[in-house]
Formats: sequence, C-alpha cells, structure tokens
Amino acid sequence: MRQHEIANDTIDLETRLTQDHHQSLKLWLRMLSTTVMIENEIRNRLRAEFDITLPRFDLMAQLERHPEGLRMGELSKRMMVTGGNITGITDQLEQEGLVMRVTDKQDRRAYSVKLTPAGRKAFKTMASVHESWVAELFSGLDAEQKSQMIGLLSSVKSDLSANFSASKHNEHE
Amino acid sequence: MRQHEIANDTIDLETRLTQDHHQSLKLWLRMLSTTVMIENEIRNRLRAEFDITLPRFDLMAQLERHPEGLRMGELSKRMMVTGGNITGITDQLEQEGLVMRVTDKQDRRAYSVKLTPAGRKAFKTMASVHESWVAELFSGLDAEQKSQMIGLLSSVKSDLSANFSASKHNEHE
DNA sequence: TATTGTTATACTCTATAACTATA
DNA sequence: TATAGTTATAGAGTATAACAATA
Repeated sequence: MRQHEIANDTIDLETRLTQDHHQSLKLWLRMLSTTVMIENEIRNRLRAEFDITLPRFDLMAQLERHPEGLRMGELSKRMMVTGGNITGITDQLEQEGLVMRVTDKQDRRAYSVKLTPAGRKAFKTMASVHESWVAELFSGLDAEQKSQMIGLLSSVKSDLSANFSASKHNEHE
Repeated sequence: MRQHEIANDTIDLETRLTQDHHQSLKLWLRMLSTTVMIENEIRNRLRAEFDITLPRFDLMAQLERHPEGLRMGELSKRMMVTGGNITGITDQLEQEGLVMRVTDKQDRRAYSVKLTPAGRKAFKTMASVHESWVAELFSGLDAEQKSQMIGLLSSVKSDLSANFSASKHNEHE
C-alpha cells in the first residue's frame, strides 16, 4: 500500500496520464456495455409487452412531462435527433391516435404536439411497468449507491454540456 | 436530518418502493442520456477523423485483444449482435484490407478473423486517439471518482449478467 | 432572409429466417 | 441432426439536403 503511494508520487507525468487514459477507457467501456445491456432488455420488453419502440416511448415520455405540448423543434433537441426523424415518429404516433398536432395560433408554421387522452392513458400504464423494470434492473445497487451514481453522472454530464454542446442537439433536461 | 431519518423509518413499505422506483428511473435516464451524448461525440469524431463507424471500430478492438483471432460466433457474442451482422461488418473490413478470414484447419465450417498488419497499424493509431478523446470526455471526474463509478457499474452489470443473460447475446467480458 | 417543419433519399445497424457446407 | 457461417430480406433509426409555408 505505502509502496504504491510512494510510487504514485514519483512516477512521471506522462505515466500518470497514461494511467488516467486507461482508467477512463475502462470506465467508458463498462458504462457503454452496461447501458447497452439494459437498453436491449428494455427495448425487448417494450416490444413484447406493448408493441412499442424506444424512440416512440421516449417521445411520449417527453410529452407527458410537458402537458402544454412541445413543438417539433423542441422534441428534436430533447431527443437528440434531427428534425426529419421527429416528423416520422410523430406521424406514427398520430396514426395510432396517441398524440396530436395542434396548430399554433401565433406562428402558423409551427405545431404543438400533445398526448391525446388515449395516449396519456396508454402511457401511464406503460410508464408504470417500465419504471418497475428499471428498478428491477438496477436492484444490484442500494439507495445509497444509486444516489452516488446519480451524482457522478451529473458531474460527467454537466462537464459535457459545458464543453461539447456543439456536437449535436444537446441541451438535454 | 434527524427528522428525515425518522420519517424514513416510519413511512410504509409501498412509499419506500415508490421512492426507490423513482430513484432508479432517475438514475437510468441520466445514465442513458450521458451515454448517448458521449457515444454521439465519439461516433462523430471517428467518422470525421478516420471515416470509420463505431461497430467497425469495436470489431477491430475485439480482434486487437485476441491476436490469435476470433471466430464469427465469438464476435457475435462479444458484440451483442446476431451473426448476419458480423458477416457484413467483417466483409467491409476485409475489403478495406484491415482484417482477414483464416480458415480453421480443424473445422472447415469455421473461420478465425484476425487483424492484418495494416489493420493492426491502423487500429493502433485510432485507438490511441480514441483513448485520449474518452479521457477528455470524462475529465469531469477525478481518478477517485472514476474508480468509484467503475465499481458501481460492475455491481449493476454482474447483477444483470446473473439474472438477465437470456435476453440477447451477453456473456460480455 | 431566417425559421419551422416536411419530404425525399441514402446509409448503417439490426433481427429473422432460409440456406450451404461441413461436423 | 446439429453447428458455423452466409445470404436475403425487412424494418427501424439516423443524417443530410432540398423544399414549402410562414415570419
């Protein structure tokens, strides 16, 4: 132990940099594979139980949080996806009667997308089941560990938003 | 503080369950959006700098770790993707001269996929730059926080592998 | 002119299932 | 029969760019 600390004090900067790089990479690979596993599990369950895809579910989740409705451009930013895709997903959901486009009185180029009553009802059911799945998938952590992780992720994310917002459509949450 | 603890002791089980659900959901949403942001950033940089996609890069990364070569089925498991896709990605990389299929002497149905010398060289360059990007993107955490997070993710992941390996092609790492 | 949203297109990744050739 | 890998197909999601309507 002490040996290690002493070594740590005397190694040169380049070595420490390499170690940091390796640690970051390890963290990233673990984070990525864990996320993919959970995402796949949830995606499969959503399809099997509710015949819905993840982006469609996400769009509805955004609308649930904004009962006043969101414009297409808002949805695009929040879902980190370009505009054309939002049109497509919204089209599908509208066909199924789950969301509706409400024309904006002030700006006739724009729409507000809202959940229909049927959409709100359907989403409530799905969201509740979805939430219990997530709880199940994270049952490997206790409450303390979860809040720790939430804090760590927030640090990463705020650092990202501050420095790399240019890359795509961020401004998330 | 004390008030909070007392309250925590006396609230009923259902309430605590709901709180846990919300916390898990919050954790998952934060983890997902953070991962997506980093993934997008890396994907864009890989395309811009090296004209390579993430799956192609990942396949090469797998081979780099296994100089003796990997069979198509192995790659399929490790990349959490079905077999047909591995054929496609391998075809592309083979065309570009980055990997090669080596027929197995013992089992003439099977191949070992390996990096070519050119592939190994190209990957070394990319991997080193990639690693520094990752370090940059995680610079919001210090070494201590990173190792904390690695530990937390390991708990989640091992719990997942133990309970949900059926969902797709896991057995990762 | 700039902005909101749509359309058209093309590309990548993905899963499924039928297929071939070995084992 | 079972297994390793391929092929064919279809579907989802994505970005880009040209476009229409409105501001």
